[in-house]
Amino acid sequence: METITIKDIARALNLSTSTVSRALRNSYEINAETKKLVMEYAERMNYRPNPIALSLRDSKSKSIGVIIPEIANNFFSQMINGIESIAYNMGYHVVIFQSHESYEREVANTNYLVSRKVDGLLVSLSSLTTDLHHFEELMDKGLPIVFFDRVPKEIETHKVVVDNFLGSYEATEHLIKSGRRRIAHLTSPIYLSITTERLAGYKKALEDNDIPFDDAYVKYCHHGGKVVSENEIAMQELLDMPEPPDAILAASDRLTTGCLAVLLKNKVKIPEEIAVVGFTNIGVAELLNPPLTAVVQPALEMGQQAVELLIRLIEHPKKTSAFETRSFKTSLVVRESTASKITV
Amino acid sequence: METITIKDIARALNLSTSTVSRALRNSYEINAETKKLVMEYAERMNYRPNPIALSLRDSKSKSIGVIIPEIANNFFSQMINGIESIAYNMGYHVVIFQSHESYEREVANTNYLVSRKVDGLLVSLSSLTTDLHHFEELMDKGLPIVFFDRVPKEIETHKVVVDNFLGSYEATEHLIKSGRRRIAHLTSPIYLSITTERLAGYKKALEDNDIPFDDAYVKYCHHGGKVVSENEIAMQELLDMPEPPDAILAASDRLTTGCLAVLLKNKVKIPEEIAVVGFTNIGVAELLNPPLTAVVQPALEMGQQAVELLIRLIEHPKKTSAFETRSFKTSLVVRESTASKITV
DNA sequence: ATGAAAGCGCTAACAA
DNA sequence: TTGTTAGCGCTTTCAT
Repeated sequence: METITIKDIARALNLSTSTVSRALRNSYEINAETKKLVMEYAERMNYRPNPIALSLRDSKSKSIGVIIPEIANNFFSQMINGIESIAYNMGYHVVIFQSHESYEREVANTNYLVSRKVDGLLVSLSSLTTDLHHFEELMDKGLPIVFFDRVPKEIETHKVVVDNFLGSYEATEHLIKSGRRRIAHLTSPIYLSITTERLAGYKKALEDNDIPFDDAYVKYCHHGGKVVSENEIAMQELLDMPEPPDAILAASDRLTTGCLAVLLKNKVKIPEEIAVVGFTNIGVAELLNPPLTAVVQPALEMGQQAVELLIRLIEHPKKTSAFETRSFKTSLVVRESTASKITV
Repeated sequence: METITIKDIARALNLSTSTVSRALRNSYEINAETKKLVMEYAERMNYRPNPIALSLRDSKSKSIGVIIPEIANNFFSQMINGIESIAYNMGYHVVIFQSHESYEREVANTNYLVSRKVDGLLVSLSSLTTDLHHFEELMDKGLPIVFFDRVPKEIETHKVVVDNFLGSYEATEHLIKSGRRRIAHLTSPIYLSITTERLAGYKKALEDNDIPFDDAYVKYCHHGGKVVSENEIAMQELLDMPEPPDAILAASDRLTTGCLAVLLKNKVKIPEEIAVVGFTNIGVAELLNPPLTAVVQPALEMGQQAVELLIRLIEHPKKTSAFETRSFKTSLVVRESTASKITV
């Protein structure tokens, strides 16, 4: 079963390649009989058009590039599943690249995907990305990009996010209601959209409940918790404070599990000594010790909507009347890790 | 910053495209001055060769396709990181596709990757794959494929696996030594290599310890635990037995967490009533309730070796003197979920 | 209704 | 040392 080309078909059927090409695309100008002949032969020989040749000609590829910080993260892998499910049905392939929270990798991946002629990009920024030139240039060239989760304020395009402010507000409020006052916030670098929004929600909740905001209780992890030591240092600083926190709001998957690990190692009792709530889509939250209170994001749906927006942008480049930002609500799933102090 | 081609450079410098092409590849037949001229101009204009054009010409792409059951699984995502780290350094790109444990998706992904001219394939079989034609055909055409983890006996090529027999044997033995006698085995479809090997290790350990093997204690999950109900049904059948097991050996990530979830729901005490050990690379094993005894696979290294073998195959197609199967040892990390009956 | 030829970007055999 | 040409697979304009 060698790969067969239009040329082969043309030769076999004593036709020109253009006729074969047209016949295969069911062109009106081709004789019905010829069409049938060609189609049947193509079918029989299991002809498949060469997508590389098509890409070279048309500068597009019916594929979508996805650039995310990392795959080994439930939030992102659920997103991917959402993306794939829709893309697949709309005839697009999905090519995934990890930035590993590195700006350089993000740029390199972006360039590669573009040179491979992806028709559009779905991006969640690395935690170390501050310069957005690489994306801006592409958008200027007309390449559609949709951002999700970690989105840049500075770029105007479709975005898919969650209401981080509210998610954070609710989580913090929940901690306060359960009797905590010294609430720490373990979070990502400040220049990520999700960081500022979550921080704002956290602050507002404190304020609304007359708890003074204390900078010392906020710890930023530059690598978003990817680097273990970062997590540990931040946590240790918190634990070593004269008045250590009695609760922690962790801003991501990594930060949450990292935080739990440090608490375990230090034999800190959860929730008695410190309550923990985290932004995480981890599947086993319920199986943890104790079961973890989590701010969950609708990752699958977010992925689906993000591709939908992207594909719309790809297929109707004109109608870019206005860009929209779709915002989803997080859901706070309360479990024992934040059990009320009073009941405990 | 428009995309610039060799043609543009040639025109600008009043040279032919072939001269430019050769200059850029630093060909010995080009005048040093011309070379310098071309290179500097290319550099200044930020010239990047079009990989699509190269692929079309050469039928290769400096990229490697990876087909795995799913990404949202620590074992596979760690593998991917191993693969990427090496591939990146050797100048290859990695394109990842999920089969979602579906034979059809596996075939579709394979075909797509091949049509996209990947230079080789790294594959871990879906749990529903019994027919291997799609891979055999490709290998006949000369496409290098390396299998890992879930490998086909029938195909001769490089493979990277773990010693599943031993891993399973040790885990089972550990359960026996901790005082268990009715050890159940929750596993994947029988036609997967990993299933038979793990089953064999389990049986041998029973045999060596004079515990009769009982079929009723072995449960196969056709979708490898991806379908939740499957897990639940299997577990429920075990729990409903007149003599329910006092230990469970789960054969994969999914099966392990699924098993734990069912036990939790049924308020079964671990390890008092039922001990649990699972093949899993889950990152939070230690944070579970109780901390989970795990058979861990060196996923990162396996990924690294798998690409190495593949790239060797790609770059030295001749020297395929003999195919090798690299086997790694699993490590049994003992935690409380299998604490000895006696001490408890 | 069909065919010839050009072009997408690049390289290599062949010429000069 | 440099240039010309053909070809990878496909589509499309322009003939016929």
